Amino acid sequence: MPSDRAPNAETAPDAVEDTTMWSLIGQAVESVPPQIPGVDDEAMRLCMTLHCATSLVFYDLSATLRRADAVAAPTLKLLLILYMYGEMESRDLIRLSGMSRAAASALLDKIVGQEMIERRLSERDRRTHVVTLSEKGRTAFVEAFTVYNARERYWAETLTRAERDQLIGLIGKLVNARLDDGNLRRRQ
Amino acid sequence: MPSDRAPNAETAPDAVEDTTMWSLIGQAVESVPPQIPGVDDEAMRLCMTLHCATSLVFYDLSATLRRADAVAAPTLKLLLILYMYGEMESRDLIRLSGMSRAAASALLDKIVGQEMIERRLSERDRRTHVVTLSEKGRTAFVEAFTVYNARERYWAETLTRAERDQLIGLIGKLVNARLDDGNLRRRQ
DNA sequence: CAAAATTTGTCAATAGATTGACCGTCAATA
DNA sequence: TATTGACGGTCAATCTATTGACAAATTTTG
Repeated sequence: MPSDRAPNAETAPDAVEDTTMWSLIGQAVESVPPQIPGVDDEAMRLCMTLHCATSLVFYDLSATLRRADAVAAPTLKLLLILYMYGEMESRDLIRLSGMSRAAASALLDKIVGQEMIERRLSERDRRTHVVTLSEKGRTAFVEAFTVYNARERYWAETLTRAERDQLIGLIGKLVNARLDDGNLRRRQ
Repeated sequence: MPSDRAPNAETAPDAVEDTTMWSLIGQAVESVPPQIPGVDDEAMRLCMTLHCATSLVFYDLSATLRRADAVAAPTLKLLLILYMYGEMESRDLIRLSGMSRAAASALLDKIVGQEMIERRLSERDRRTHVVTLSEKGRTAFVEAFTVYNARERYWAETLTRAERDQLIGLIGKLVNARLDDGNLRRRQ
């Protein structure tokens, strides 16, 4: 039914209006690597699939938190770590957060301002602080994580238990092979 | 060698200084779900693994582009789509980008300013534009994507071909089961 | 013990992305 | 045809995260 919108069949891999972010992967992998010498289509498919899927899943998880008026995902991660350890030095919290030092430090500041985390200078090392989860922070974490995990289940339950284990194992292999590689680029 | 830094064995799941972003997953999955009723540890492990791995991989890929003084990853994605289609309406480019309309529109503006994309009003629909990859844009794309894909291969080559296919299949199953779910939260 | 190197937190500058609102344009329908 | 609703792009406001540089504290090394 679209007349003058039909794409040029020579250049376009497929009708663009029927293409989605997800179906784009297959088309891109078929059409791009043959045109550029040395490009590996399998690696491209793997990374593009991973990126696209992650984008869908974690946007959805974040939106779920927002809709529930809960803390945002980066905050949830800091609270989770602190919930595990109870009390720790901010250097470790920042390191484990996966964010850059500057970003984690700024976020921590904000959460301290919201009185969900208490912070005092460390006596052992005057460069760092000791941080503790406040009662308010503990409550906010449990509330948010309950909502968050319910949605995690929504995603996970499309796979069987065996498939989940397989997926986790494969991702684990991918990461572990590179983790102690000095070549890996990491956040500052 | 750490003396007074030994964590409290009752609250801490493990010595915090030996913990990494990656090993944190196992500890978190073991220690948090038992404390919060209704929390599903398998779903948590799956999502946390996915998130952590993706964060490592795509930070590394972006840093690879930066180090090579190539275009950034979001720009690369727009150029990739345009490279596939040659010429298309910006509405489709924006939709396929996976970003919000506002973000994609602003980014497109910037790339047009850099003369890597040409944009003219569409005659068919005066709300949208027709965008084309310029010669400069094509060159920038091929250069950047060559660097990017070489690094994708670095990640992908830790898996056998069968494992890669399996991983792609599992992620595909995860996403496809939810894609046409009206319940899915999407960007505006 | 002194000097050099590293660690930790923070600042400034920047870049990028989000939501929600708005306006002009197009499509559906009454 | 006129009205209603949907769509496409952009604006403003906000928020988050990044790098690179710096200072203070600590650790390592000579």
